[in-house]
Amino acid sequence: MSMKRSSGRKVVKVATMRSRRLDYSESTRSALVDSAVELFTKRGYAGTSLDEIAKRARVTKGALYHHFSGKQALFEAAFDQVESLVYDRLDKIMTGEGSPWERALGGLNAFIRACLDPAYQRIAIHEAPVVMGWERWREAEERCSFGLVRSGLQSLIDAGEVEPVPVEVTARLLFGALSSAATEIASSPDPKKVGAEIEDVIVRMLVRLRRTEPDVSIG
Amino acid sequence: MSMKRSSGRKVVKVATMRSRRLDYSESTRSALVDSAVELFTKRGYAGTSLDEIAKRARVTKGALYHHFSGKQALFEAAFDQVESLVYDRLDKIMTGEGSPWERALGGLNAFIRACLDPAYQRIAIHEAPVVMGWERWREAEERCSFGLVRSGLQSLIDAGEVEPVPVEVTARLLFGALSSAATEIASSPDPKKVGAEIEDVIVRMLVRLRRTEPDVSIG
DNA sequence: TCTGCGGCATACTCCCGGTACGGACCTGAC
DNA sequence: GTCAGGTCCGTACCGGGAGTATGCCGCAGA
Repeated sequence: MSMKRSSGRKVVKVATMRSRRLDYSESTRSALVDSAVELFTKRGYAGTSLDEIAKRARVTKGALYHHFSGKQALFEAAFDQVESLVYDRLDKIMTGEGSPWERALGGLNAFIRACLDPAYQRIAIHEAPVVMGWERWREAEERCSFGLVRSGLQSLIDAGEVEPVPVEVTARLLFGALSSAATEIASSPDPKKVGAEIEDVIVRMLVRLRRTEPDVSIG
Repeated sequence: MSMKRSSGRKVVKVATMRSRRLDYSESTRSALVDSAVELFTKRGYAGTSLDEIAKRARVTKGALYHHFSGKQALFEAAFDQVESLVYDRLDKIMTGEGSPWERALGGLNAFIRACLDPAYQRIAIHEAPVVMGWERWREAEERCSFGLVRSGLQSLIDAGEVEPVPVEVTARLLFGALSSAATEIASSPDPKKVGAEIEDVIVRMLVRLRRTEPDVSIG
């Protein structure tokens, strides 16, 4: 932690003072990431040059290469950015209050809405597997959104809410279906309607997997 | 149509004879497409240079640009190639003999196996939406594999086999789930096992959607 | 105040997609 | 047969963009 007072007051140093330089550095770094997220979302990975990204962050390629080892590394930083935003929202719901069933439905709804974000859709869903390679993408997703889908399904099974299906493949099917459908939603002329339709179909699927009495609350 | 007999026989010319030059031209064109399919599958779109593709087809970039307007056009030709192979196989099954239910199950199985082909997986499923743009990819898929999934589902509903779910979105969900899962299968240490698991889960899902008595015959 | 180094800019190199152009060869007309 | 025109393809070049080399500038620690 750092402290500093202006106008004649003495500069107070507490423990190891956080340098001003470090603030600047982090600021430019995050500016680069923000710029990357925006441009990658708009024009895609291949359609975006590093000069553009740097220019938008009001620095040069030199700065960029100081913070990131290359274009891929910058993309992964952008990926982490959009992914963590979605993760935080989902995690709050999935580990929050309510029955496993309610939390699952809430998470489902939140995930579909997350997929409507152009940045998440293009960067995390569409381009990441191609740019980062599928293996690496899968690893990352395992710790993020896909991990939540999977653990959500698992806890539904553990709670005896749904039949004991093979978790790994079913979660993969669900995740694939959702992220694919999300694109459908986003590029539809009436996203709200299509989104509701999709959520409805998924929920009905889940209900059919239920063991206990249906206590469905959609939306 | 052209005819030609060897060993002393007279050369017979029927209507407008197909020129030898045209054969050569088509041959180099298809050689370029084959080369593209192979290299795009191995190293991806971005990782493959036109010089490599041309070299592998034993021509130069000049020839390549004579047949295709650019890298994207060549990719789309490669896409059509792998897509049509899968389409033919699926179409034969989906419009063949048997009940709608049997044909659907057969098509499902065939599609999963098609997704195991590295070329189809990487070119048609993963890279095409990124390279061609999602809109264009969707258009193409509409006329190909996705179209079959969709019409298969439709005929199941028409035949009263499954509940009248919203066809468009359900087909999209199914297609997304399958193509996503296919990658899981292919990169699994035991593809056969995971493939069977996935098919099992999907079939069970379909069975739950059934109205009539279950007469299930899996794979 | 001086030195060191982190943070960044500048100026290049190289690779690759795309273009311009020329040449070889076939084809049809006369 | 020969000449014009067109198809098919090779060669040489251009421009843009990723990545590199290098040096400066100012803050930090002594």
